[in-house]
Amino acid sequence: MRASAICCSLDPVALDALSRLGRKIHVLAGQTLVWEGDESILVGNVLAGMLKLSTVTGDGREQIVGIVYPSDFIGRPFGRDSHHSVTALTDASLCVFGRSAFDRFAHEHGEVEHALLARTLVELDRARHWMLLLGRKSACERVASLILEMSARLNAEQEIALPLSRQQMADVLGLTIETVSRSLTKLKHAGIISLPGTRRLTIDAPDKLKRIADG
Amino acid sequence: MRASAICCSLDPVALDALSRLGRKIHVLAGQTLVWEGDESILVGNVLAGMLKLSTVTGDGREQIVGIVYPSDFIGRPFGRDSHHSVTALTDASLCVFGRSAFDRFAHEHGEVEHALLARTLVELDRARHWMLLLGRKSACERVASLILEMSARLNAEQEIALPLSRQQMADVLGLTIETVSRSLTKLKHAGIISLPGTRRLTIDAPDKLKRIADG
DNA sequence: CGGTGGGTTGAGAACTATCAAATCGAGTGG
DNA sequence: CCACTCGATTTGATAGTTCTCAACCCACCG
Repeated sequence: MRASAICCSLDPVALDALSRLGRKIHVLAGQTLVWEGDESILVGNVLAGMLKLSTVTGDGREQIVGIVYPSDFIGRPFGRDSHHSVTALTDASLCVFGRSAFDRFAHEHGEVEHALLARTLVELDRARHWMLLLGRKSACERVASLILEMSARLNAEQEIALPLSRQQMADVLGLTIETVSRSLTKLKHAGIISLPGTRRLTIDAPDKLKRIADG
Repeated sequence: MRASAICCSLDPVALDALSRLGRKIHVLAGQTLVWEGDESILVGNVLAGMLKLSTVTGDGREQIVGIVYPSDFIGRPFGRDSHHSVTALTDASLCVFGRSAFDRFAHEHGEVEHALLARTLVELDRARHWMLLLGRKSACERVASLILEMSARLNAEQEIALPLSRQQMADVLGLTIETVSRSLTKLKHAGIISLPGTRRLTIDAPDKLKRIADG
């Protein structure tokens, strides 16, 4: 927790106070921490594992609106309710705070608000960039973009251990599972990637992949 | 400017200092203030008029990733470069600051950072909500959602003076101009809206429109 | 009165979704 | 160790939406 970005700028006394507010929790893959529309009670940051942020339409179509990696922040400070669900994709551990206590603490410690603002601005840039993908890119371009994004955020070598199932990839990309699968095999047949296993992937031609991803 | 949310919590001395940093500018419809990828030099808030935030793919497909209304904040504090262009949709006037000067000021005035954080969190929620639309909704559902959103943000009565051309609506919704037009006429024939003119629209059956928009 | 730019409408092509079947893979129990 | 099973993934065939290209309409303007 000491290494996480939200508290890294605090002096020892404040850090101690903050750590008294928080507690460490573990969740299993598939568990949902926060439900869309619920009151926002928890905030915190991820120590290990990955989670998804998702929303659904009235008739149940799901869209993943964000993927949360270790050291990322989750939850909605300064707001009544959460606009999306938070669900563990893998087993995960987090350091969480009660929202109102965290809000008060942040309000008294400008460094925390500053760090949170910096992160939120980065997340907003990322979300808007993803809107380009969802609004304007073809299936193949979307899959290529996702592969590159995961590769970057997991700082993977050539081979990536995919953290997402095909269904989850589809939910991030706004596609169906079949279309994701077909796009992957198309990239495979083009010699750009290999799929040594259903959850393993290697990038064989990074430059070609980038060209496809960028449209 | 005194009414804009970024500075509304400042004491008179700080407010005076901030107003010395800023200047008021006017832009004409169509003018671009910031280009995607350029260094982020300006920040500020909108006094009157509307602007769009947009990005393009490598081959020129455009996606509008945000619409900026009066009193909204534009620009990217605390970051090297802007990830999207900022272009006026209508004639507009803004109160702008040099980014580095604003960054310094904000860093010294927690209230400003707090206000900025609150706004950024709201924008992030909005962007993620729009991702659901782009990833999972049909053309008609998207158009219905946009009509309701504009109606809400312009606090319009029954009749809305559309601030967007068909092309701009298409760029917000991730559709083509023809599909937007067809969806509008479909809603018109269903008796849900009327189109008294090309830039005027009335909502005749708000409940039905909501049901369609929510999927 | 003809041009111009935005908007609408139509026909066909392209892409993605849907439905169905085949295949693969990991875990299970014999 | 091997057949078996269940869920996940891939593949195939077909249908549906949206895009593309083209024509047309209309209001506005010189």
